[in-house]
Amino acid sequence: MLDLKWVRAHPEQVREALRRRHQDETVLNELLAKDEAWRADLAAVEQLKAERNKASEQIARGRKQGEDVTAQIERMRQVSDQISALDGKVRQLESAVRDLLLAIPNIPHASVPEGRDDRDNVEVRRWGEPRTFEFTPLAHWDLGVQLGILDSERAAKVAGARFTFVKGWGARLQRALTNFMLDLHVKEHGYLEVLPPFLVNRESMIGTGQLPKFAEEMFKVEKQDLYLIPTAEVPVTNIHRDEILSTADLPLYYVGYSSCFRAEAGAYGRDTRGLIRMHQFEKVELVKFVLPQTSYDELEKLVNDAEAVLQRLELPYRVVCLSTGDLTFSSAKTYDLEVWMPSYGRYVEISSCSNFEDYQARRANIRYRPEGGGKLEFVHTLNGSGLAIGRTVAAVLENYQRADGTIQVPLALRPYMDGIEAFPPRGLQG
RNA sequence: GGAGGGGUGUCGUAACGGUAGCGAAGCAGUCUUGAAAACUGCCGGCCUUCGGGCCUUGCGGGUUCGAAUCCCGCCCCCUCCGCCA
Repeated sequence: MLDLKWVRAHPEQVREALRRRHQDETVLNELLAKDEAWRADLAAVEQLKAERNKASEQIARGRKQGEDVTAQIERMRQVSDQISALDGKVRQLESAVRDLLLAIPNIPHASVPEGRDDRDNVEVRRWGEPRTFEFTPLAHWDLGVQLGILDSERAAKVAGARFTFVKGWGARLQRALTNFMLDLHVKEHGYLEVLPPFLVNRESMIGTGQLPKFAEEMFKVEKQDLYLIPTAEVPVTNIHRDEILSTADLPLYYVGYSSCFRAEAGAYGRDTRGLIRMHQFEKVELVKFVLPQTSYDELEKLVNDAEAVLQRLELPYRVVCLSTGDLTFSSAKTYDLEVWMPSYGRYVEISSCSNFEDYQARRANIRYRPEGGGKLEFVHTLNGSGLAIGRTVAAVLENYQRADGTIQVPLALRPYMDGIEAFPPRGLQG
């Protein structure tokens, strides 16, 4: 969330940010009105409390000296009643202010291009050349059935639509990709590997910004009041919730592997086939906690770390800077990595790398003491997919398919697949 | 799930129901050739008309003029028992 004091002092900048995001300004107007009412009542109730504190002291002192204090106690009883009445109102206003503040998205960074939606995103660079096929390439869902490695029909029976079984060489490929990505980030990019909880509480969801605004997109376990994580970003960023980090520890780099669960309300009818849009998918997520003055350099490095995965796999991709209209709620600036997908005939999102500045840190209360002492300050948090594994499986299948229906194994993955050059290998069964 | 113990500021520890004390680390200032020591302040949050005021003892209620303290509910951690991959 934004700093309430800052919002109060710069309402026009917030209004401008909402305009750039093409979002309704009424939240802000409501916030400013409620905030003013809250502060007025707060001043009144605090005055009464000051009176009560003074009187209590007098009562204690008077009683010690054997004076009759019953009249004072009687008067204070009335003041106390006034306090509890007004206090209730103050608390109500305070939580209304907080709810409204939680509903205001982050301020886009000055370098974020203006735009209404994804059509206005700006391509930053391209890497690799989309392959030209000497035969008609198949979509990964068709390859999956042909090779017997994807089974969405039985998954529909067992779980429902938008789930799949990955089997045999497909499962093997996915496991290889997972290990390859984790090894790359741990051994070469300096991230600490974490296997996080896949269920988190409400506070964690608020901390990273999924709640309260996006409850419909989440799976919830009603009985225990827990949520299935939509990304490892949630548990991993919340590792340091309500903590004070020391400057010497920063920056902190984590890489978390998890399954991700998304209800995706409103997405029905889009990407219904294949591995692109699922209720459950696996992802390797990069999360950083950094000093504020370094966060934009760290964002560039984060994007490079995610790009390295695609480069090693020799998959053509492009980097896109999201426009103000396409930026996610908590993000100040986001780069998407889009991989070439022959079945779509275009680039498809496979990673999203964002700088949240102090927006999540303020919500999750993650602070540090600046070098040389002084006030505690909020860290900056960043995260990015490194990468979405299901979509990477799809990209490998489609980009590495051969005329005979087999899939060539990318060089970088061979150490993870017993050195085989393609699957299914000759004379071997999956 | 059951029994017992615990949760206090950056950390560690106190406080017969009378309004949160002491110690340590860090930072700034004074002193010093410099450093250490010593002293003072800061080192949680909010409001403010900048005088100050309010809040903060895991969370939420209750009793009371007044709650870290007493009562009720919940959460988390530790120990033991039970169950379990």
